[in-house]
Amino acid sequence: MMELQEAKQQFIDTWGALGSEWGINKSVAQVHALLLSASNPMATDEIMEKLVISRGNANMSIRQLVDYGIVYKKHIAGDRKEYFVAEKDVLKWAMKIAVMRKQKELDPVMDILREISKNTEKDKTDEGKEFHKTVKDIQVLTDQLETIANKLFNTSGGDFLLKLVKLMI
Amino acid sequence: MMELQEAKQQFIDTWGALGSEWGINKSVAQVHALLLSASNPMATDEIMEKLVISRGNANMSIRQLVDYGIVYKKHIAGDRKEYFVAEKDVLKWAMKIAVMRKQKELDPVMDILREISKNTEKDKTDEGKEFHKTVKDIQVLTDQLETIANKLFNTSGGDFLLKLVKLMI
DNA sequence: TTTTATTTTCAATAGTTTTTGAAAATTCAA
DNA sequence: TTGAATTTTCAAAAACTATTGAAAATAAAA
Repeated sequence: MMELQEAKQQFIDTWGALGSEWGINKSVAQVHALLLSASNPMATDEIMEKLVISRGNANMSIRQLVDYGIVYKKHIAGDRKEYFVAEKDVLKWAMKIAVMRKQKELDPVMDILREISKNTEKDKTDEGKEFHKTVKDIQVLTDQLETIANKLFNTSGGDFLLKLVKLMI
Repeated sequence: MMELQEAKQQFIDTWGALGSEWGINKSVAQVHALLLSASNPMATDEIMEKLVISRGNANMSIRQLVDYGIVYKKHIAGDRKEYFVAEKDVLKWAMKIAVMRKQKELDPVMDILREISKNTEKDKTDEGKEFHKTVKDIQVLTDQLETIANKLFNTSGGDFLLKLVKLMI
């Protein structure tokens, strides 16, 4: 059996690397993994120490996770420090991250695609018609994918599995 | 009505920005967008000129897209240059990109999660059991999402819409 | 209030990724 | 073959992103 602390470290490293590849800051992903793998709330100092990162970095990373709504502040009586806990319900935080990234990065692009699609609709040249079709196709596919995502995600945890089963028929 | 060339430029810029946010090199995304919006095959020189990028960059970006299988080489009789065309079937290239990124970036992570999950299974401490559950939950959710993706993607274009409809019930 | 602990900010620094462009390699026609 | 056209490579430079750490701001206790 693997040493537990070793397994946790591997989880943190893997999570950090995955984040980097998908445009999520390595430290942010690592703090998230550290809190996910911790049994107790952690204060900034402990996070700095465990991940060997600066106070500034720790503070910024924690704040981002709290802003995302996937890490919560936890006050501990008789202690002046702020402590943090990760949302442990995987579906809950996966949804929050997905919704947040969609709103921030995908929605503006989809708006522009719709606009381009609309603005090239009347073009009667072959070149114009061809380009319009290309943009329209992308726009239609992303709309479809969005519909799937909404159907799957705008739902409580139990329904998720149910919809999944329906999907597999 | 928007000037066609202006619309194409906006498409290229938007696509480049979206790529950057999701870990796809800006130039690569822009070359893809340029070829998607072009009516004719393009040679490296024209791509360099239109996007104002260096020969090295153009060459690398094109090669990457060809490797992904979403841009094809096209030989033009009596011309020594290589020309390139983008796959215009949106579903086809969206699937190829998704499958490629999944294999390259998600699969190794899922393998490690499975390994960590297995290696912490026997841990009888509360801390160990809790961590095991966290990892296991992530692993189960990603497996479920993979199943959805396979069901939707390992299928021809017509079926995609059909499955989508089923999903919406 | 003053003191002390804690958090936040942000300019400077370090690190990473992308891009350039010229040289090397390759391809093909003469 | 030779030589011109074309593609590929890759070290160096530029651009971009992340991280540090000390100073400023804030919050709580004395």
